[in-house]
Amino acid sequence: MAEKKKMVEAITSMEEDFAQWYTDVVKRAELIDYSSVKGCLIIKPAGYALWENIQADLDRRFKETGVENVYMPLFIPESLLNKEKDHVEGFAPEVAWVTEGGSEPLEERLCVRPTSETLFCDFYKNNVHSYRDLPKVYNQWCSVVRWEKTTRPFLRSREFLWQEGHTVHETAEEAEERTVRMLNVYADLCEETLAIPTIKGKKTDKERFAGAMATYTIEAMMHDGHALQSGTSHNFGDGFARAYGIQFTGRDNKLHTPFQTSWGLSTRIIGAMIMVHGDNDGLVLPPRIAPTQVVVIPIQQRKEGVLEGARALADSLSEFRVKLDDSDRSPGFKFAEQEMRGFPIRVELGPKDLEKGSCVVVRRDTREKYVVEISKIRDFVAELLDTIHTDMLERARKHLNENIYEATDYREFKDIADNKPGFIKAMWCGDVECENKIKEDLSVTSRCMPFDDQTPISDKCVCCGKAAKHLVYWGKAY
RNA sequence: CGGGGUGUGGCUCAGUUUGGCUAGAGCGCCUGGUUUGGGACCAGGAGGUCGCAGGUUCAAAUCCUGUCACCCCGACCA
Repeated sequence: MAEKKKMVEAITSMEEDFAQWYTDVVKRAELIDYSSVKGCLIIKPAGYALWENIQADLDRRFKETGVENVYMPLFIPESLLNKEKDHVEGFAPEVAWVTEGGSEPLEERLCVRPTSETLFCDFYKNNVHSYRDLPKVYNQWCSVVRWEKTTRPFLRSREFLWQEGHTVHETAEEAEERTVRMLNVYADLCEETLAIPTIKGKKTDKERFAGAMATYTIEAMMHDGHALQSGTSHNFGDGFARAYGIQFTGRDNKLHTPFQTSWGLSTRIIGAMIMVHGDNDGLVLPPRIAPTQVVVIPIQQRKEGVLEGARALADSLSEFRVKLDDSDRSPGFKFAEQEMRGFPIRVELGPKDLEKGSCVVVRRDTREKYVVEISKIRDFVAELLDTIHTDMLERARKHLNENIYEATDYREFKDIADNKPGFIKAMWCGDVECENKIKEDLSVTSRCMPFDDQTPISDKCVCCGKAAKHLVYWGKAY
């Protein structure tokens, strides 16, 4: 028990200080290091492997919907950035500028891309002439820079990795369809691969992307009840196309302006994974994304046959991402290590097991132990990985559902906001004044107007009492 | 950008109030040996211009001035 205590001390418990717990986990699991530039992180192998797996999964999903990958430049000339008014105003406060090349001042300063709408628009202007050129469904994997004042590993850094998709379509309907489709791709990734349930919905005008006509979002709930916007998809209508002069000749032989979308998901999702699934012993990785799914730990590995047995066991699991820990550490150390790093399954094999022809399997999420015949280990692990995924998703969904509260008047709303972590379901009149008041009073923001659930719970705005227009999920956000 | 905090071997920190001898501890690391079913043990060893720049002093991790960085909490954002 003394050892257990020591382990727990290494990571601040989430009940004590959730923010510190998060930082401890990120550091102890060796996902990142801080660098010499504030808000710019060194993503270490354990962290980058997570991103690579997310990337591979999402890229496959993209390509199934006809997405093609491209790469745009890092720099945006100021004049180009300035063409869409709302967009510039939205991003200007957090843009980093390059003003010199070598020792010469630049004729026009260059912005380090905070997002690439402007570059894609400029490109499309020159490459879209006919309805036959449409649609264009492009995506790029890159990093972007936003000069944030407050930074946190994965959740908010000044440079972060993401993908940004940018499409152009002949009709508004097609653009809308694409916007919704990509939001669904994100939601599917979250559920099927990351075991994170989300709420899909539309952002209010206040929370909408700068320059967009409509912004759709998936909102996830962290363990502390805070919301994390985990992916967004925007319908631009023809706003950007008009601002950037993109036109094409249509089937009717007349000039038309096309319709556009953009959608993005970033390394922030790694933060979501940590805060949804993690516990006081460290990471708990969803099996489908875990860089190592199974760790085989030999016990008394110097005893005859143990190491060989462990090696054979690992080999029989080679269709999974399996690792044999034959380092010269004590078993206890290896157990703690596996738990901190969140590997879903560990398999222990010692002399006693060898005698019986079995091994001990322990799952990370629940710590349940199973004694399994060595000959049946492959099927057992395959099934257990699926079970762990399903259970993790269900636990997260239960947490989400149990922390959504309804409020029909302001007193009730305030009481929940002050005392209960989670989302608040309440009616809203559609006026930004009410959003502002709620934010100022209670530091709660509108997360989204959910697609799946617009059944009114009252006919009055929870804030001003006027006629309600939308059902909104509110919450404290990261 | 406001409020708070911290900078001393890889990590966590002591030492700073009241300047003083060769700057310490635990963990980690390296070597050798013994160990191994929940963070093993013994012996030996390496590693620090005390964030940086000035200043005061016979003497600075310690006092003064400036500066930089990071962390936490807010306002702003994926």
